[in-house]
Amino acid sequence: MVLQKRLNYSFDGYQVPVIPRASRSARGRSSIRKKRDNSHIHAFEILASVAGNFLHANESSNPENTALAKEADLFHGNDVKEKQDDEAGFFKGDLFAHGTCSEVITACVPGLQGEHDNQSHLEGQGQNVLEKEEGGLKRRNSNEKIIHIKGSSGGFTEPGHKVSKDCISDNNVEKPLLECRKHLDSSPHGGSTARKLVNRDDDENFARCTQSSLRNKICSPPPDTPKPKDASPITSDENNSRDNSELENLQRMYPFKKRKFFNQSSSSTSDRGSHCQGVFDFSDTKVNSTIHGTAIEDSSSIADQQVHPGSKGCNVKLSIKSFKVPELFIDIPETATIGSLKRTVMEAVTAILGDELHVGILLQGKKVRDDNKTLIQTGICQDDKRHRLGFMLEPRHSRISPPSYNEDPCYLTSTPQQKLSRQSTSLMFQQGTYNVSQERSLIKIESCAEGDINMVSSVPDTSANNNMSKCRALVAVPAINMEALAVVPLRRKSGNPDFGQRRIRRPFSVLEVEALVQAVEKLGTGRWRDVKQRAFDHAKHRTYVDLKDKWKTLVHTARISPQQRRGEPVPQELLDRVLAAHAYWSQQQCKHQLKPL
DNA sequence: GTTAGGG
DNA sequence: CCCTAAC
Repeated sequence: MVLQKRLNYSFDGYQVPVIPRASRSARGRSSIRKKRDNSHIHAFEILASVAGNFLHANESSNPENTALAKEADLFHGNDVKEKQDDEAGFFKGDLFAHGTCSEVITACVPGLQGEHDNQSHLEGQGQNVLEKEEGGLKRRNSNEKIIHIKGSSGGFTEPGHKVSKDCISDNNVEKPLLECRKHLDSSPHGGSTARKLVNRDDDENFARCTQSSLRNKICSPPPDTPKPKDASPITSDENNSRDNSELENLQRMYPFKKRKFFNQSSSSTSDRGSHCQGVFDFSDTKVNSTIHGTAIEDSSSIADQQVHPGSKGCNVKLSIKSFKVPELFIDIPETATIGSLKRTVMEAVTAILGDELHVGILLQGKKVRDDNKTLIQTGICQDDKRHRLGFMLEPRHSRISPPSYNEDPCYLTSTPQQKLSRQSTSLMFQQGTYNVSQERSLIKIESCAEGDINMVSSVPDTSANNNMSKCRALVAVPAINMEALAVVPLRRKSGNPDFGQRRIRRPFSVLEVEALVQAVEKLGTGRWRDVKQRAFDHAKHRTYVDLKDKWKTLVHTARISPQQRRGEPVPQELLDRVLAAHAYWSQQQCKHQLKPL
């Protein structure tokens, strides 16, 4: 097939991770603090990073989750086939085989808002691929109210909930919090409706990574590797310094994303760009049972709300775990690398976000436009309302109509729904009202479109196991959408050389190596076309040039010390044969060259 | 179209 | 894996 097959990734939502300040496992993270406003908001921390999260697993980590359990079983059953036959799946699921993938569980559970209670929240297992963070609330005042806002999903701590307080102890902010959430947050059905991202496999029926395998890999529990650093208590100062260092780490880790993001969000976004977690302290906010009784029926009446006279200086703490970006459609050649996919998604996101961002507040689905209203006035402090509280990240300039997506094939396709989203703007996540379950998807790759393996699990984090780190996960929600592809074929901008250009990297499996060695032993070096025909005739993705190159690397590998070797280990026995064959045929070649003389 | 070798 | 000179 001459034309490149393209993969359509539909991102129903893009979870922009919010990195809690208290989080310690973060590998990279920046923190921006803007506090002491002396107004309603006394403290606002933005600690999250937009650092990409491209995989989304929306299963609950709850082992009791039936669906998940099944998946796990399937996974362990090894549904990744590897045939000795040239074509059979050589793909071994490497793409997701890296440890960190197992962490890729979103912290957001579909429509859990207010439904939490005794259900275990997948958040406990959630983890961003790139970041090891868990939602963490930073403790401020003992009387603070804590509202946990997780992008589009539930899991938020009820204000005043005793667990919340417990969780926010000084020295152990994260873990306790996590544990608390496990009880408070819920949503067993989080991932049941996951969609799949499928890569059409036409010609090569080559590598295959079933959904279940992926999912299971994604969901497999991370190794238990304690992270020393996380064990220490965190003091305020510590956090500060840590934030700084983490910021650096973050920048190092996600240079591209960060750069990209910030470039497009000027001025004040320098910091906030990818940081979305906010902890709001509303010292002026009065919340008490009385106020709660004063239900605000309609957001339109919010403006009329008055601060309850009897209220005391309670603070409302909001922890925004993530923001959701409207559905995105990505069209990408299946041969594109993972890195390309990342960049594409990033571009899509940044394209939507446009330039500067500002935060929009939604209450019960309606935008709260009056910035002068107090929380108490808007009813945000009320439990019932809080469940309806949502945040949006939107372009500063109301609607910079994005380049016509239809006209710009390099971009994203948009569905009517998406167009609406864009109009209302970009990142948005609504607490409680948003049902993530339907948005979550898993990636399914029928035919391997694998590329840069490292990317997926890019940051093997030792903290992965940290309980805290499990607290948060962010994830993009890829869902394939072939229709979109058909309707609006997207093409990569010429500027990106990756697209449709370089073939995906497909490491040779041991079996392939063995086949190659055997063929070369018999045919010798220099007859790559024959080798190809003999041992890889059906492996269309292996050209004789590939075989020649592989042989070259094999010889090199065989000559270096085992410690220097990378990738899937090749049995020494095979390497020995490589050297032997190489020596033999080199000698033969010399003889042939000498004979004429 | 293959081979060989550098990138 | 890519690129390309050389055959």
